[in-house]
Amino acid sequence: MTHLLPLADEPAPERADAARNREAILAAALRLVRTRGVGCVTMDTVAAEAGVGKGTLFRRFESREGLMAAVLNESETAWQASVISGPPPLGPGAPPLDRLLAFGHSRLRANLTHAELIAAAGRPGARSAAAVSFANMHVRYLLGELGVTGDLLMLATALLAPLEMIVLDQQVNTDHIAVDRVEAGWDDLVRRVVGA
Amino acid sequence: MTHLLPLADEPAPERADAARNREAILAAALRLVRTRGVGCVTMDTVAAEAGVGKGTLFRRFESREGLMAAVLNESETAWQASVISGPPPLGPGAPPLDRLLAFGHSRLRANLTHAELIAAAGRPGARSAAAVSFANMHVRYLLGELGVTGDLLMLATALLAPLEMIVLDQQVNTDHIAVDRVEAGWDDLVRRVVGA
DNA sequence: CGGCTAAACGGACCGTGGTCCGCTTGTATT
DNA sequence: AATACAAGCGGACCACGGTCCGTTTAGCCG
Repeated sequence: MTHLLPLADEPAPERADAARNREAILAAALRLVRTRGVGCVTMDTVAAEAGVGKGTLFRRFESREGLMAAVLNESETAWQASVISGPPPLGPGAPPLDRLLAFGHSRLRANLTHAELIAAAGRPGARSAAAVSFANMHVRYLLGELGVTGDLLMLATALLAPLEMIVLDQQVNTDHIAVDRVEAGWDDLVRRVVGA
Repeated sequence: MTHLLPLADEPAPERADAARNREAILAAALRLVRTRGVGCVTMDTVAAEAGVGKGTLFRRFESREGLMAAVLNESETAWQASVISGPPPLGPGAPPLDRLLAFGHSRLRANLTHAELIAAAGRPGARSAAAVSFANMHVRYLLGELGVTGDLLMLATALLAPLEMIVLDQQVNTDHIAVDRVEAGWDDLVRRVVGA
């Protein structure tokens, strides 16, 4: 018997050295992204900086996108925490509409700030799955509090879509629309949707 | 004097052989995308199929994304034509709200159909600039016809955002939401925005 | 028609993401 | 402590996107 308490099917015990390497890689990646910018961070560089082989990087993080998603996750987690338990109006305590607007503004700025990293994290990652569903759930909750009726999942998606990096990037960097205007536009959208 | 009529600053006359090659490349790419799927089309393959050197591909189309954008543009143009001058309700002749709804449905299906190609065409391309601004302009026009007031540019963007491939892909392929439900959700959004 | 020049051509070359497999090392067992 | 073996490791290797530069050629002019 290998386990005294094989509660559920544990996904992977992860050996000690593996854990150490994972952390070293993440730390190295974080450091390099900060100092050189996302574009200049190659997998070979990260491997060298972390003092491991390239194969290890790919075993732990699947792909470059996966690694970038992990790096992005660092700040994403902090952001989620401030939504769940930070000070109002973003955190709990403020009226739902205020919270919703604050949520949008915060998300908008965050996406713009991490534009490069988000682009590098790309499609497939756990990023999308986790981040998107968290945001969607939160918006759905706030819409419920506001007494909005209908297909809340779809409505939440509709409110979040204009905050996607790809859309913001187009508006701000290609069409040169001021961030304040984008923000105001989103507020307007929210008010129309909740029927204020 | 090289030109008898140097009207405006002509961008580039483009030599005859260059034009021929451009066409050969595009045709080859189109053929390969159709037969093997986007993922299996490498630049070397296209070059070989078109009977030109790889350098030529990159001179004409800038990058793989550029080439894919050009391929995508083939169907995009036909779609734009049917919006501008096709039969109602997508084309002119139907009431604005019907046209707007038809527009959304059509765009939604089109984006889902060409998901792979759109992903391969990526960010930088002329695709984004052209396609996005055409769609935005059209929606803005319809919103105007409907008597909607406010920042129409922002509202149009808000309506188009949930139709972006990245959002649809998440909903349909990751969350397994039925296309009909997504469509219904969008209709609901439109009605809330126009204040029906 | 022959010569001239700018444009176009094409394939050798490079960097990077991603894979593979033989070697090393942690951990459990006795 | 010695043994056994799965898990982890790492760097050689490969494919593909993208660049560069010496060579070729279309279009024009005398």
